[in-house]
Amino acid sequence: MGRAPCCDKANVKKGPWSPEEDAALKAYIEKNGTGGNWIALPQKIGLKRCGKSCRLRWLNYLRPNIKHGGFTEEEDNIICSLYISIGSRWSIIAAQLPGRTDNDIKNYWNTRLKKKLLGRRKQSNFNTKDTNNGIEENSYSNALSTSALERLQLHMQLQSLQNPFSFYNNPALWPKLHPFQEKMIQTLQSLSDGSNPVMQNALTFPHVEQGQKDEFYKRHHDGAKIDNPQIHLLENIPESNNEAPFVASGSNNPMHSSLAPITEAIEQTNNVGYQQVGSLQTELDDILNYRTIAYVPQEDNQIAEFDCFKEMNDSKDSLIWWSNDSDTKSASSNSWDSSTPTALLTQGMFQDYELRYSL
DNA sequence: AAATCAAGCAACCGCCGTCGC
DNA sequence: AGCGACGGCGGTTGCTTGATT
Repeated sequence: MGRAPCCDKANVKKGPWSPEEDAALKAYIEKNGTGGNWIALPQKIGLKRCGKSCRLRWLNYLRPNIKHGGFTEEEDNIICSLYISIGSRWSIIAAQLPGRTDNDIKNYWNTRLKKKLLGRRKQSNFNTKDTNNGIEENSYSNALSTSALERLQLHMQLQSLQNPFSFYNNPALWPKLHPFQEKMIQTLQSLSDGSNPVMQNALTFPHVEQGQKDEFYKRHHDGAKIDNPQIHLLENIPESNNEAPFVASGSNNPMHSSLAPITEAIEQTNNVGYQQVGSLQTELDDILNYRTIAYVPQEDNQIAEFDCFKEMNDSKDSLIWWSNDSDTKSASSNSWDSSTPTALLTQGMFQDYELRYSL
């Protein structure tokens, strides 16, 4: 049983608004206000538009002090940071950026920022094989939509920014780590007894329905439930602080990018909030400036470093985060690459993400 | 010059929460 | 408490425009 439509669709105009319609709507609202009833508004004005459409037009384009385009670097940082913290809660993000609308920010994120953050990759190289361990992953790749993999990549990357090991609760799936990294992770695991808010944060999936979350934790944590502290984290940001509410934790140490969030987690388990977001801010600054360093396992088990984003400015788009496949043939494509991370493509992982994304 | 492709963006759709009756 | 109306929101669609072949 569906609900009644908000208006008579047959007698409602759709599509772009004409200047006359804009003028009529604007004039009426400026003179009379919305009257608290958007559904009745178009009738009063004499517009053949759905009330929701009027509301959207007013909120996104006609109301005063709306800004379009020309996002500043500071706005980029805020959007990215908040996206990592709370996900696609565009209205909340928009509330932090005066003059910006949720729709504008959403479009900006989807068309530009996301690519800036994660890089643009080829689309065609979808059915790659795992060249490291010989496991063929085609079946899994085929079973997933490109969109789902993009979201998977994005979420994994963002999760890794927030806490580099947050999305793999099974260390056996991880790529070989630098001994120091392994030691740090062991230390953190020992702290992860459910009382540590940082570790809770690391295991949080902000977009998942509670039922899915429960299922996930049932499988991985013996049913232990964890609230979503990321919301609390955001709430800890004082309203008066209109400047970036972050504490920078910059470092010239090449280990910084992958380990700073971990070390900070250890140091600041009793002070979650700014500092953790601050490390994110530093990561974002690096990424937005194409400086992020990452570590990948090599065949000789030595640690190699590469500059994830160094070629983005060349519009070569040859970013390769986690795949050893340096297929430069496709470097000029503007599409997202759906090739899968070597060490991460396991059935278990996709099962986990299937829970989250209704693949 | 025409066709094709990709990016950007405005607008729509449908779900969900809230509120009033 | 139940129901319907409405507003708000996020995801998605489809049109427009510019770039590339």
